[in-house]
Amino acid sequence: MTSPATTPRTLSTAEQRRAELVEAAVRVFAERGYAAPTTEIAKAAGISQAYLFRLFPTKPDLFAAAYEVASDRLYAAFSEAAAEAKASGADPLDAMGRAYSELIRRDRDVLLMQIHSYVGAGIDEQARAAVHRCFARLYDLVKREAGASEQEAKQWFAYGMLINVMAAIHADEVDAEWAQVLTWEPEEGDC
Amino acid sequence: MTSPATTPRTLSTAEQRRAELVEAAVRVFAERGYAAPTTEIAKAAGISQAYLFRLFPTKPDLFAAAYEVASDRLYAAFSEAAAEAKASGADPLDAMGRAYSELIRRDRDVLLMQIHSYVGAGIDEQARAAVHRCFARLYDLVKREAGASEQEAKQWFAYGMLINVMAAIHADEVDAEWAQVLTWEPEEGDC
DNA sequence: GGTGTGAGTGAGTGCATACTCACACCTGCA
DNA sequence: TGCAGGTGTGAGTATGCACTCACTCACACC
Repeated sequence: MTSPATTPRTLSTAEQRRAELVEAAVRVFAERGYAAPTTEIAKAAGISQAYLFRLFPTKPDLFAAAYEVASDRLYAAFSEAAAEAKASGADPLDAMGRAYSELIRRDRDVLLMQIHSYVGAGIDEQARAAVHRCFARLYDLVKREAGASEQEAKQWFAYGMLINVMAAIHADEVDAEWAQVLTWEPEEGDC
Repeated sequence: MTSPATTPRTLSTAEQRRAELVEAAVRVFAERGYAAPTTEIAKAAGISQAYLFRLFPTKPDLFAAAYEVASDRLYAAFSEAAAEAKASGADPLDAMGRAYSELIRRDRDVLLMQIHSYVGAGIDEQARAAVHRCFARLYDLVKREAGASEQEAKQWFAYGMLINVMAAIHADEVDAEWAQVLTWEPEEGDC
């Protein structure tokens, strides 16, 4: 039931397809975790499973690539927030905190990839290294760019982890005091 | 190669075996996540895989039971800490914070089960409900028993999530500033 | 229009693993 | 002593999924 005359396939470059595939992988992994089958990821990317394995020889390779782009997006969001705050004379740490809350709306997948990678980090050596690199980079940003003290940095990460977890467990859909309090974002200048 | 004369099997009650099995399941799930095969859990419990499935008809059932006892242990630890603090006139919230840090040493599995359940909660309806119940109960404890304000409760959970995550990614084994700062526990009366 | 190269796939294979079934053995009780 | 009922298992089955292979098709260049 294929109609080759009406839908002549147009080829992409492997690089472009690879990028699309990783983008799809971020979405699917974010939603279903590492357990997401490669068939589903391939479908989401609009390619065959066979070609998925041509582009990434193993599933861990694909997951690593997905985590890398998710981490980059995370870093970029905080980096931009800090830069803008500095330019406008605002507090960079505050801005980065607000960027965190905003991510949950704009790019939830990026946060979910974090949580899923944390469990991967407990099991797989390479995943652990990747997660550690991500933390190292963010910590550096928080201290150097935002000029946070150690205590401030720790608190920033703590609230960040809370946001990650609340996103993962869909706390926003729960109508209860705990869910409201733990997902609440402070108006201005917290702590 | 069995020696039935020297090792006559002694039967347990199903209830007792069930409890041992769940205990083993907590250990194995904590270490390897939901992906841990049932064969391995059965081996850890010293029973056959077939009997595992007699005691818990499906793997999700077993995981749910494991999460339930882990949650109970978690709750008990905080509850005791609060009670002791109140008895000795100390600050209950402080005591519960210290109990959190102590769990990472004494009963790490209980924290790891939490993280693994968070990803399960994103995928499975029943796991989500169980996690929500756990949060609700703890939140209640923090507010009512420790008398925390909403802001204090939020901060308590935030630092708790940080501890969970740092435990999951083995941050304690990393020799770097970020790891040291984010796993550091304050001496007395923080924030 | 022929040909070389890279994009892309249908149809598998093999293995891990959740779950089953027929059966063995122990123990209390009549 | 026999038997009923509960504990426990060896040896499967079935399914899902990571990964492979032989192959087709599009396009660029001559």
